[in-house]
Amino acid sequence: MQPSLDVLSMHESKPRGRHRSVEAEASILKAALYLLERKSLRQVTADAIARRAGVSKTTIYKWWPNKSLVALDAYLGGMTERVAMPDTGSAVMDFTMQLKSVTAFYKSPLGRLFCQFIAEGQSDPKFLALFRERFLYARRDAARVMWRRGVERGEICREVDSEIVLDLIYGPMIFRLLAGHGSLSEQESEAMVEAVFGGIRRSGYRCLGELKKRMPGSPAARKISRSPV
Amino acid sequence: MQPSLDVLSMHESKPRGRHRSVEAEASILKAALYLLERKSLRQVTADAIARRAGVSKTTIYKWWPNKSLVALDAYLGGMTERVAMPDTGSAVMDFTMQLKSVTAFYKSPLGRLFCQFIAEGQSDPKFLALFRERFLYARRDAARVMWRRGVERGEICREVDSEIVLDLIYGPMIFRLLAGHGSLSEQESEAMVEAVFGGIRRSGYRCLGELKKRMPGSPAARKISRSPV
Amino acid sequence: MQPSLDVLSMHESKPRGRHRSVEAEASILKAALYLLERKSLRQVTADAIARRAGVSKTTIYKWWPNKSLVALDAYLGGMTERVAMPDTGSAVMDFTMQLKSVTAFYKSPLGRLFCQFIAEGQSDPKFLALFRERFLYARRDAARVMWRRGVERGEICREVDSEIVLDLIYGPMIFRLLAGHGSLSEQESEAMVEAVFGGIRRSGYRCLGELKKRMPGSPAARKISRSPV
Amino acid sequence: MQPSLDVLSMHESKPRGRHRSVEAEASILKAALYLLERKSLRQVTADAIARRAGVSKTTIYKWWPNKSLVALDAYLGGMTERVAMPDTGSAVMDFTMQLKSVTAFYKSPLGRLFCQFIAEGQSDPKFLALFRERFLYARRDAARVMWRRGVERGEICREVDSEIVLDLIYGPMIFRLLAGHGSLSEQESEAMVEAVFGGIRRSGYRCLGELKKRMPGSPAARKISRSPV
DNA sequence: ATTTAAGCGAGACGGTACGTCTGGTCTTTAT
DNA sequence: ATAAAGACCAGACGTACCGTCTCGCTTAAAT
Repeated sequence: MQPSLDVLSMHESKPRGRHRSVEAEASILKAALYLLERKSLRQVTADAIARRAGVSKTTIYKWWPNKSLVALDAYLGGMTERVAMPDTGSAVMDFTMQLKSVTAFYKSPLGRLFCQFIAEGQSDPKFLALFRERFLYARRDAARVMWRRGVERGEICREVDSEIVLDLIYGPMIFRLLAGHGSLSEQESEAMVEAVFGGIRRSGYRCLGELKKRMPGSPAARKISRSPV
Repeated sequence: MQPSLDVLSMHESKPRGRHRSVEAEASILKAALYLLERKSLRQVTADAIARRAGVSKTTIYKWWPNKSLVALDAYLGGMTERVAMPDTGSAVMDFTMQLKSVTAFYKSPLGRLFCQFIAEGQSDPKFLALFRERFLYARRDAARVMWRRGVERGEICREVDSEIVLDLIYGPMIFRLLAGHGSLSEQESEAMVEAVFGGIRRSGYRCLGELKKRMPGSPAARKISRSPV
Repeated sequence: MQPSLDVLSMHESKPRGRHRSVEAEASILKAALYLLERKSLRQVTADAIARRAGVSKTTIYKWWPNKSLVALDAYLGGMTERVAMPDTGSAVMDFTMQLKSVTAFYKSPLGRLFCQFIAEGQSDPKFLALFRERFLYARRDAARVMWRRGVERGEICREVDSEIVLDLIYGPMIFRLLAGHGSLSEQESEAMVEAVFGGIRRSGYRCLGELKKRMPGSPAARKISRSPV
Repeated sequence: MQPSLDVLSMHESKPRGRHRSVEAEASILKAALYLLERKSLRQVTADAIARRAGVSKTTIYKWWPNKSLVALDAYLGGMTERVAMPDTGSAVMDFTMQLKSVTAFYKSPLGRLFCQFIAEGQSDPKFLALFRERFLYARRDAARVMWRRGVERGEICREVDSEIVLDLIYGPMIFRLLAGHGSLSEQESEAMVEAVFGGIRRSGYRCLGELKKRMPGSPAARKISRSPV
């Protein structure tokens, strides 16, 4: 992707044989996308992708080790220009917009694939790792930029680890997405970001430090009940 | 479906034929648990459960509609007395202990099933719903008790919806659990709860309300960049 | 294999589970036969057999390790009452009739499978061995009876090994069948048997014994030409 | 392949592009031979030949329509000067030596290809025809020479068709080769030729002619039993 | 004591997808 | 023009697992 590439391509002779068919690849990814937007990853078969792509299964398996990775590539490729990375001048604003945008995306046919990948990853650690590297980390890096701006502007408390901030903001939404409890409306997104920024502690309440001293062996500690959970 | 059913149920006459084997059921659940603690739900086959349980597959499918629900029952049954529902007198304390405890559980062989169920639910909405009802809601109800105590004691801001509070506290951990990015140590749990309570906003920073007024059509709003995510 | 078997076989306790479906097996063999009478073994696929039999491929592979053995069973099963084992009182007659009958059979759709098996055996020695045991030897044993009768009646020279006799009679026909040179009419069958019985030596010609003495180092011996074969 | 080629090559400026590589062809045939002497035709893949020959698959398919014909050419080319066409002055002697020689060849790694071709031919009639023309007929023509000498010398009964004679001599051996029943030692070869020449009829036994008259509708004819073969 | 309605073990079955393999063709660049 | 490289298509292969079905045996309540 670099301009220095043309220097290389001067004597960078193309490989000898027939070239990997760009159309085939595009066709496969497109077909995969089409199917994956309608059915779950598990329900989409390699044969169906091949059939729809007008391509032989061999070609698919030549370039991807399995269905999941085709889906990942399709997802990654299909995702251009869809999620905003706002820079409004306000961290709360940024994260609110971002969360709304991301949530909307994850609720879309394409975005729902995110959950499919998480699901697939639960029985395929290697895939999960790849998913993190190829998607999640890129996303988080982008979001971390917003966080850094907030920190630098003095909006966000720098004591809190950025990883925690990110998970605090996106975790709840993703949890709802995956478990299906709780709504994912724009209001919820706003309320979540607001809560993350403002905290849930009632203002004026005494701090934890004092409480901690009272803890060990305190009567209260003994009142721990055991639930079936 | 007989009208005499109510009469029967009076003195609870036992059904006619051979009774459902209690040992079989226990054996199935035990076997399922054993296997599920070692392999993913997908990798554990119904045949393997039957074999290990010394039971026929028919018996399994007689009482459960599919493998996942066997696993769910095994999970639910295997989970007695494992997770604390503390009542220390401090909401932060309670939630911190709870989060640590829950995290430890979810990292355990049995607890890891939680992720398997979420995963399974992604291609089986009915199962997901059942999972929510039979596990998640119970859990959340219990946690909501802690929240209510905090609210009543004046520790937690009552303006924030309890659902959001719960997701704020558990969502990040569950996200890490599922995606495998980020650690799940006790320190992380503490820091997360602390961040949720305290918020991430730097104290003294001006509130969102003021900013909002400046937003619509503001120059900053136009600076939204689009990332590939 | 237990000595008590005869006792058991009295009331012959049936095996526990669902019984192997006789219809399925029959259906598979019938379908295989149908297809194999129309296409070569290689061209008949397991899927096609399954489809035509209205049976799942699994069921086929449950009972037969591969397509070839299904075909063999189909062949063996389809072959009842088709080939004569005559006993006319004359060995020449018997063998002539037999050869005609066998040839006719081998030229029939079903009989052509014989060649398919020989072919398959060339790249699968185990299959070839099985084919010999399950088909060829049975056939030869039957034919050997005819030979023995001929010997006992004084029609056939007992000095010649029965194996050679059988191969002399059937080998040429099978060779023609496989290689496709040479006709396989009834006249040919008659002529072959006649030649085998009568020999091809011109009556009155001096025997080999005398010639042998003249051989070593004889001028003739040096005239061996080398052909590309 | 013609001597007239040198005339052409005088002024006939060579064709425009890259010339057909003689080495490539030789290399392909050599590689094919190497592999075919070790595995069956079916097990030797076109890719393997190409790889071993250091040649592309295209080149193979450019010059040969399919794998089998490569094998046939490899076979034909690898077979120089291997099988004797003796002329000892005695037909029995000639055929005995020939049969021994041919049998030894067919048992050799190269010779075993013969069976492979016959096998291949069972599902590819065109190939079988080609095989007959390019190999079998040449062989038989050569053998027929021996037969003719025998006839002319008065050793072989001229009433018996030469085709039958040849099949009588070679058929049994080829049958044994293909089916794998029966040994192929030199003694067997001797015995077979001896039997073919001498016939298997016990000397002094009454001829078939008399019997034939007794046949039609005779009691014996009704004694034909039907065996499963 | 006999009937009868289940439960149960064994295991065959249909269905569906998997990922692999091979034969033979096609496309591109190099000679 | 021919070669080498190697991508491509078609379609069979044999395997795996799911959830269902069919038996025959066993158990226990009802008669």
